[in-house]
Amino acid sequence: MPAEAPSSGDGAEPGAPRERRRRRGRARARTEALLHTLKRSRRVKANDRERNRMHHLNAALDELRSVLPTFPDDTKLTKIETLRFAYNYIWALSETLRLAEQCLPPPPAFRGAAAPPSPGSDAGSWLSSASPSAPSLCASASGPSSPATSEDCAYAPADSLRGFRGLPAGPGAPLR
DNA sequence: TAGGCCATCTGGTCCT
DNA sequence: AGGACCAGATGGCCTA
Repeated sequence: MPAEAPSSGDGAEPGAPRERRRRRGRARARTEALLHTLKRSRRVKANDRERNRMHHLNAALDELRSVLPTFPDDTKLTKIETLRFAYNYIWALSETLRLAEQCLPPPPAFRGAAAPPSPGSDAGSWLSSASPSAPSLCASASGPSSPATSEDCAYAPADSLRGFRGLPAGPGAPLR
């Protein structure tokens, strides 16, 4: 029983507009609260996805770290160091191949053999499933020019990579 | 204590 | 509409 209900009973009582306003206000508050919780739950879900995405990114970065030599062995490279090091490491390896191909004539068995996929010919597989244990032999001989000074790198990775960690990024796309 | 690194949250933008 | 991606903000942890 509403105490404020007038006794006239025809529904057009003078107090009705105020009551209607009050109800509308309550409805709007309910809608806003609903909207707020909806937005909130969407945000929470988005945060969850973002966290997941970053975890995947970090896992990939860990995989990359695991195939890079570090000195000493237990050193953990930071993210930026990992990327720079990988860049320089790849450069050193391709440079090593290039020089090896220059110095050594290819063995007869290699002549006429099907060329392994080059990065250019199969970009998809290189990006998605390249195995560190089976690198392409076709690293571009005209690849990146030296990412470091020639004294720093020479062409022997085992020794020269020691100094790579802190080196400035190479040409083209400076990884700073 | 300052500075570097990192994880997380957040809002904006683009894509499907 | 919803998800992916991105960049800025923030706070915690660690080290010199």
